[in-house]
Amino acid sequence: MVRQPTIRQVAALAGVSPSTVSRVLNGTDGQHMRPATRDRVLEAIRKLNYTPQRAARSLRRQLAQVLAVLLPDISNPFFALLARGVEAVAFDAGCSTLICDSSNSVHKETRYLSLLLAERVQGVVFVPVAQPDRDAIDRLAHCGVRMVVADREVRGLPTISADNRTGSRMLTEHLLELGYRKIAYIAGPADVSTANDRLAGFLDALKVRDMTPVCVCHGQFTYESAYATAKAILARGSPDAIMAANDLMAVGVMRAAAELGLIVPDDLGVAGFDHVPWAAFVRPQLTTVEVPARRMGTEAARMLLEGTVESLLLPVRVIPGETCSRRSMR
Amino acid sequence: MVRQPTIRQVAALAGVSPSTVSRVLNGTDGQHMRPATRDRVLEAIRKLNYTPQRAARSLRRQLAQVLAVLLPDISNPFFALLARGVEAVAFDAGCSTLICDSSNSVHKETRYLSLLLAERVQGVVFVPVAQPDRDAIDRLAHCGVRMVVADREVRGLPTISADNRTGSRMLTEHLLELGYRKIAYIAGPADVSTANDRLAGFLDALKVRDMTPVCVCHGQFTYESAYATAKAILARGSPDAIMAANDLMAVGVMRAAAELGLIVPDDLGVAGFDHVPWAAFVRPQLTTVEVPARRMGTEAARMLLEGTVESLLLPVRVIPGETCSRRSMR
DNA sequence: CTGAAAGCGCTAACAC
DNA sequence: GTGTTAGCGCTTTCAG
Repeated sequence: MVRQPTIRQVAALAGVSPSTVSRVLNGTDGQHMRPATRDRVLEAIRKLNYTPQRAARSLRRQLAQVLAVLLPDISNPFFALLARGVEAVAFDAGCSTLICDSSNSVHKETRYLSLLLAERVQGVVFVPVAQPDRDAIDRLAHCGVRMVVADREVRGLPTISADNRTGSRMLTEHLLELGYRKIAYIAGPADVSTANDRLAGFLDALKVRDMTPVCVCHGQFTYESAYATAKAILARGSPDAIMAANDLMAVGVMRAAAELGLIVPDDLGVAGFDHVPWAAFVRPQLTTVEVPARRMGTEAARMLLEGTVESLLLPVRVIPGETCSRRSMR
Repeated sequence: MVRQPTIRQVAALAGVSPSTVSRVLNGTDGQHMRPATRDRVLEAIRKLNYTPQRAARSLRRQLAQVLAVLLPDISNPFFALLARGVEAVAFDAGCSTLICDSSNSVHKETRYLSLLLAERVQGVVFVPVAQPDRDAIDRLAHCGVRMVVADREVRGLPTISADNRTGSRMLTEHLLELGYRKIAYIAGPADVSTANDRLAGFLDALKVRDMTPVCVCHGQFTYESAYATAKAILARGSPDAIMAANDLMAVGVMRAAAELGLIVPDDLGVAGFDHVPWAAFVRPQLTTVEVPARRMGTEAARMLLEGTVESLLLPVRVIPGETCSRRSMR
């Protein structure tokens, strides 16, 4: 591996000391540096095509110019958008972005938490698989590694998430306004706060009107899970609408409905949650709630870099299926 | 930031020298180490909960335990799957994964290439936006940073990609077998090798039978682009099928067809390419070609880690729309 | 305003 | 078999 120029070589070429070069690099000249000196340094940097080696800087500072995003599955478009938000802010701040895909495994997640300590990252945007390993979290915190949980809640950690409860309530009100009365709900896993918040919002809206759900089932956040659950629900009774805990599940519901010969939205209203990009291509068009995935990432990253980590609830909005064509609501 | 234990403290606790600890850590004892010594070291490591600091190791070795994946858009599920493949292999090898999202900007891509040099990464899986900056590439190569291009071709660099040409030919033959004869083709950008290979495969299949395409249009790899192009094609003539350069575009074609009152697959056959996960949810189900995105990532990462980088063409297979329900082909 | 020097934590010759 | 030692390239006191 051919050696790149070092700060000493830049210094030598510019006829200054390494410290001076370092000061130019970091803009840390308390007293103003003589412009001529700075120019000579910049010129030398340019000539040698010099870039400071990150490892040396990290070692010296005991902190890497790195942000990490630890999440259950990067191939989930929702998380990918979030990661993209983190990356954009990190890049602008001169930081690299580590992607840590826990593959929905708490064990792998824990191993990644240790790795992130060894990497001395500036901060971690963390979407846990389930309740994460306390020890690993505590060690990170103890060592001063900043962390913010995104999209779900973890006891004792600042969280940046969408206002799922309000969003779900608004969505339910939307269905009620459209005349749906016998609404079934397919929730996500009971140990994920996001799932519970969405369910709670649904129940909130009904309670205000002294209504009760036709049924509430818990499933996974998957297409298959919702498909099977919807089939079961539709076999047993006849709701006039089914709300699913996310878009993927809603599409599963639509398929179940189609296979049972039900016309959406005439025979059955279907609603999702998330407003994932590909949902725009599903016909009939899904009524859903937009969750600002990317913005979660940018806000989280910004906080980590600024050192102003605190919980934050981002607003969401209901996205009705487009009215000029077939949609999933009447 | 509270200090973590260092290799010296481990050595002190175990009553050995730092080098011995290092040898245990790296498994580099040419002569066998006395088991008792190794055990004392392991015990000390466990007691102190010691993890080697990556920056120090990277500085000393002049090489980070890091793999990078540089791609145009991580929120594109295809690239996300690829990234996931890279991450899985990297993780198993004890490496971290840097995610570099060039956001479809050659400029940002170039900046990332410089950054990766400064990071002294072990290797780069590179999906270029377009023809990438030569200087940046050359500098990386000159410094011995391993690189493999994925999914598209760059002159002079080893590429791991799917056999798009053969896949497209097989897909075309599939349409021909189904009886489609007046096939229009909506290609991707003319400066992307993947797009050209798919177009070439299409033309190959026709040529064998002395057929000519109804029309060939170039568009972007986007839904909107294909939607608009399909509208134009269908307004001008009446192909019995439209092949699109990828699934996203195929869905755009389907929408255009639907809005013109055409029934897929009876009035118009539609075919895509990629077999992206969400395509399974589109109705009628898309006929497409499966491209092994994840495997591209794993193979690329494996090569980079092993130092056996060479071009590789992965096989693909035609995925007919499911036959038991509505599909995009007769 | 700039330079000298120490040291971040780890590894790899080279000793013994 | 294991220890000693000299840095990797950078930042940051402290001098002047």
